[in-house]
Amino acid sequence: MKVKKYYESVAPYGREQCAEIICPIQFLMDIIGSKWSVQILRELFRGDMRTHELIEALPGISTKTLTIRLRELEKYGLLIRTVYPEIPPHVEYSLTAKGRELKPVILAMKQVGEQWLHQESCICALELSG
Amino acid sequence: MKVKKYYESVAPYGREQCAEIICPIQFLMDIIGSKWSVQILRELFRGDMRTHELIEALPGISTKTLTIRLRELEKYGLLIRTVYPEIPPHVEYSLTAKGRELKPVILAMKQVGEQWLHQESCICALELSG
DNA sequence: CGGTATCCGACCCGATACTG
DNA sequence: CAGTATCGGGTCGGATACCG
Repeated sequence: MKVKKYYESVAPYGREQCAEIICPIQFLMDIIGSKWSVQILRELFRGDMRTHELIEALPGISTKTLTIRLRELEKYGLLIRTVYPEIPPHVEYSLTAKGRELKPVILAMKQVGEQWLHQESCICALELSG
Repeated sequence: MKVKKYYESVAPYGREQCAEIICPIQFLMDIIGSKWSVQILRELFRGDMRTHELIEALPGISTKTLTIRLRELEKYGLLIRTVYPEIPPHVEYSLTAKGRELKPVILAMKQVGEQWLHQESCICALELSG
C-alpha cells in the first residue's frame, strides 16, 4: 500500500488535468493561485534564498505550508531546490528559466495591485462622525 | 440579529484588510484568485453577458458559485449588474472601467499559460511500456 | 536548519431542489 | 430566467511538537 507523503496529498483544488477544454488562464491560476505561491515567487525574483530567509520574508507562513508550496513550484519546474550536504542543513531555492517567464505576469499584477491598493479606502480608517 | 445572505458568507480566504504590510500582488490575487473568477472576467472581456450565457460559457459552474463570484466581483467594482424589469427576468453583466484595467494582467497570464500548456506532456497519455 | 507528522477548524464549492 | 436555501464532501492551511 503506497503511502503518500503528506505534501503530495495537497494540490490546487481547481486543477483538472487533461480536461477536454483547458483555459490557459485558469491553467496558470491553478499553478500559482494557491495562497503564498506568488509571494514566494516574488521573493525569489529578488535572488536565491534559503528556507529561513523565506520564512522571515513571509511573516505568517508556517513551515508546513512553505514546504508544500515549494514542492509544488518545484514540481511545476518553476524553481530548483539545491541541498548542500552540511551540518546544519543548508538548502537554497532559485528560480528556473521557466519560473522567470512569470516576470511579465507578476509585473502586471504588481502594477494593477498597487494602483487599486492606493485607491482603496481603508476599512480600519477612523470614522470622524459620532 | 442580522442574517447574512448566503453569498456574503463566502469570501476569498486569504484576504486580510488593512494588514500592516500588504503585498499588492497578493492583494490582487485575493480579488481574482478564487476559482472561476478569472474565467468569468475572461468571458466578460468578450462583451456583456446574461447569466445563462455565462453558465453556458463556463461548463461545470453551478448557479450558486456563479452568483457568489459575480457578487464578489461586483463588490470589488470590477463589473456592473444591470437588471431589466421584465418577465422572465433579464440580468446583464458588464465590466467596469476598473475591471478592464485587468486586461494586461489577463493577457500576460494567457500568454504564459498557453506557452506552458503546449509544453506540458499530457498525464493521460498512454504508457507504451508494459 | 530544514523538514515531517498530526490534529483540526474553516471554508470552498458542487449538487439538488425550490421560488417568483 | 435568475437567484436562493440547504446539505455535505473535500481540502486548504494554521498550530504545534518532534526528528536528523
